[in-house]
Amino acid sequence: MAQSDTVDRILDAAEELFAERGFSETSLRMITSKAKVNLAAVNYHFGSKNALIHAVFARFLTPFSATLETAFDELEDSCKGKPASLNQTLWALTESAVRMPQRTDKGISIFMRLLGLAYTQSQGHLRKFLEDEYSEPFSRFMRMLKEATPQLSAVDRYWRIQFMLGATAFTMSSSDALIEILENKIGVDTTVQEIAARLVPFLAAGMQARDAMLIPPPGSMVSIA
Amino acid sequence: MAQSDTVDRILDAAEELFAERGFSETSLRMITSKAKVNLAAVNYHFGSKNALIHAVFARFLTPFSATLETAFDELEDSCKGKPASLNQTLWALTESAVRMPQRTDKGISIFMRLLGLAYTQSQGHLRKFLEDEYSEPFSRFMRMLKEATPQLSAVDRYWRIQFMLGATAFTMSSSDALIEILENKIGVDTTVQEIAARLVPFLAAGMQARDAMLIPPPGSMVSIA
DNA sequence: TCGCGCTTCAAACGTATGTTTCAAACAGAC
DNA sequence: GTCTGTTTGAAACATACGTTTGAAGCGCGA
Repeated sequence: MAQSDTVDRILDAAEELFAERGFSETSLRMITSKAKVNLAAVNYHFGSKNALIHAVFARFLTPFSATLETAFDELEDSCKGKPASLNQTLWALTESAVRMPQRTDKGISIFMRLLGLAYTQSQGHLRKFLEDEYSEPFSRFMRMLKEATPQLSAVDRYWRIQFMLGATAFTMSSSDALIEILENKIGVDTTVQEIAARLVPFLAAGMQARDAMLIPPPGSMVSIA
Repeated sequence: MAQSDTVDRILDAAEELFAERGFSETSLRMITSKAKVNLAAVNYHFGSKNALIHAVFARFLTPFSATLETAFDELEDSCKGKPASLNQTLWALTESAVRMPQRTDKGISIFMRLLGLAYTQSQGHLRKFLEDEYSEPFSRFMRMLKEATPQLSAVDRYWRIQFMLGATAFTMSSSDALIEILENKIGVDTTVQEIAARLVPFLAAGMQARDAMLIPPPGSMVSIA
């Protein structure tokens, strides 16, 4: 058997465990026993636990950023000079995420949850790794968002982008649980695609909200809009 | 010296370290050495590390939920039977958070970051503790949101609430890092209060977006609804 | 068949963690 | 001052972690 078998089994197990428990809370022994692989295999093939974390991210982030690049290329081509609209930009992103070739049916939610963890868990090495390797498509997305929302100040745009990221990462990372809760509550089944279809208008509306910054006089909870 | 001194010093140190590093990544030895207290004091006064985590949350969540209850009471009184508006409800929440008596200037951001961590880090015991102790104001908030958005279907409202929670938890849990990034990028300093002031209009606009599932995806993604 | 990389394996290493122990120090009542 | 219950202190405990070791196993060209 080629090494790829062991390597992939480790990556699969690590991906799933990281997504459901976080990085520090997942030990190499959990990973190797789930992958049915010897403990030392991780350090043999990857070098360290941190390097394994990087490999897990690289495995899905590399194809995703390629998909994203072509989606952005196509979008900009079809716009012929004019900047793409906010809706178009958001759809290009979500479509790339949703249409990514998935290894399992849980693929998209694992994907999202890992991204959320990368942002949330203050793992310095991870942040640095992601910045070094994948800053380009991210910057490009930011540039397109900027062109799509010229009415916003840089500061407003910055924060609203964070809000969008949060709503997306949080919801998608818990999509399985949230879908199940809704099923038990109202009896409606939902797909990840449908969540995305509901998310995009929410984000677009938030992004284009008026009156970004009207701190209300203290003590009075006067409506803003 | 009364015990309260040691207890409070432990709580102060734990709160700060938890907020900036997470729970698993913060050891009791870090806490006790920052608090200038003997290692065994934690287990003596609190019983265990998990119990200490609960105590940290209880110390700020108990006054907060009381503040929140009265804010909601006042809001409902001032509305005399009519349901409160979405903006009013959201502002009542954020104002309660922002106006909480703070122990330090970093109080509010620590508060927010801990809440974000509670949501994000899947610490089973913490989730259970929070559900057991503080579910009531949360349910009440949900009820008010429902009355403030009668135009939404139950399913739309459900997802949009998740989007709101995500944007809030995610942004607030990383508020320090995000503020610092913006500072380095544009040279603008920001307070947590300002973030909240920007967040509320974003959330309200997203919550009230029209045509939840209508926008035709460009690039010929098959329509969903 | 031998020899040589590459890979697996069981075992151990050193370190860090949460927790426990038990004697010493302390504070307040009598 | 002495006794009593509470709090602190230094040290040890058992366990879990990431990592390293060195021998055994394997596949394959010579």
